[in-house]
Amino acid sequence: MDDAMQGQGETARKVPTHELTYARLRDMVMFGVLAPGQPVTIQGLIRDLDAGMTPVREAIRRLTAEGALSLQDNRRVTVPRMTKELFEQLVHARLAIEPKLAELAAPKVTPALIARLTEIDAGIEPAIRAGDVQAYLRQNHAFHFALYEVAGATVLEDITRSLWLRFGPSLRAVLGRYIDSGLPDRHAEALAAMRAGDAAALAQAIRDDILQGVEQVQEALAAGEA
Amino acid sequence: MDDAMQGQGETARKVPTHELTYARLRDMVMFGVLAPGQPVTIQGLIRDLDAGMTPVREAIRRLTAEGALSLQDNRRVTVPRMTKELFEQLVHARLAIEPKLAELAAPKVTPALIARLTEIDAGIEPAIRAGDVQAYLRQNHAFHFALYEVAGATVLEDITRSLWLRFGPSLRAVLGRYIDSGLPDRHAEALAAMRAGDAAALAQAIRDDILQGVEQVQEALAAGEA
DNA sequence: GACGCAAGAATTTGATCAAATTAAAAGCAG
DNA sequence: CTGCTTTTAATTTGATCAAATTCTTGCGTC
Repeated sequence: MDDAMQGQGETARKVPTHELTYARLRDMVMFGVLAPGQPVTIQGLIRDLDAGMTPVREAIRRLTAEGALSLQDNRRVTVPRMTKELFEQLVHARLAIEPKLAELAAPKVTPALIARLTEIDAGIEPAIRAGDVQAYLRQNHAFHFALYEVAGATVLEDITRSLWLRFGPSLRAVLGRYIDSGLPDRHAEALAAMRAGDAAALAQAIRDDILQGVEQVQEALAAGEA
Repeated sequence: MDDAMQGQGETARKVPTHELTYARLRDMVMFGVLAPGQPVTIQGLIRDLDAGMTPVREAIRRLTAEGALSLQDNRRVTVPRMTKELFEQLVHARLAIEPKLAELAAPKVTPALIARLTEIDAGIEPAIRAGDVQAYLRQNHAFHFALYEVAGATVLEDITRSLWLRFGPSLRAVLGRYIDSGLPDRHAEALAAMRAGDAAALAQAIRDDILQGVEQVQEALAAGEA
């Protein structure tokens, strides 16, 4: 009874280092900290993440397996560059899977979940106004996956996670950019659909949200690079 | 001019050990060599695959990232057990993706590909008659992915690979079992659709092939375990 | 004499291994 | 059955080796 949360005393030796290292590197990719084409060196990560060689190595292997990083023929690792074809494939896959996840989640939505999602969504608008795109991306991510989680479809959820990961580097293009907050809030529509218990409407709201986000990224990419 | 293909002399140092190790371990999972629930120890693989610790470690991490292996809370690795829910999810995902891949591949099918697929398919029947289920599984895998490859949809292809991987351990149940060769050959139907250039028919053939395979696995599972 | 190219040295980075540390599991005594 | 000891395996670090890239130097040419 009293030993809950033990081991927190010193250095929090609960989760292994390689898990932590993976989580940190994953977030760097997911939220656009790393630029497309940027070389990712083992030695560099050892310094930056303050970890040993093995944990770093394993984190890189996991991320490459998920498509978040790519190995060049000369055994070096880089952040993958986004191509038009890849972008389309990723969007297509997201549109195929996420509305389905929302639909599966719909009947399992509880008032508690709605409350939590509302809370997350409430943090989004201020982040946009403050120009904190980093925070915006994180909140948006939290919103979507908190919903998908209750669908109980681990397979689709994992796939979706991988897709978001592969979008990450492109989000960097949005980072320094103005975000249009005048657009209709799809999260609000999603929440309304949840309160109404309307699965189809929820799926549609997610679809629209994806399309809206995609559009913003495309604009940013068009403005940023050739 | 003379140094092309160098380094092949001794031990063929072209592909790194961790790639080889990964490929071997992946195939063990993919083709049902490892049983569901079976513990996978690093030390064991070091012995069995005759590799160092680092390559083994990385292979395991990659496979876990792909869902082919799972980490328990007590930092041990096992082959995931198949549950009814997981099985349904995997089938659902395969049915959603693979016919689509076939459809995308259809317009890019060349006579050369048809010839190659025909050759692969020709090896299947003898394998079944000889009771070599291992060979059957490999040929079946080769057939599907040779087709999917030409679709040029890397994202969907990667996802499919992961799905097949997660089915692997269940295939073990089929390994010692009689395979009904009296069933209609869906590969033949697929080939016919390719020759006719009928994308819809090809997609349908793949769908049927999946369902047929699923049925065989389900029967084997029902017979084998509770 | 300046420029460009090429050969080779030095540095950076990745791959692999072996040893030490730490945590979990199994065996054993009470 | 509980608590302690032994043992096994995973984690992590550091060292060593190999490959690749970069930098430098020297030669030849214009």
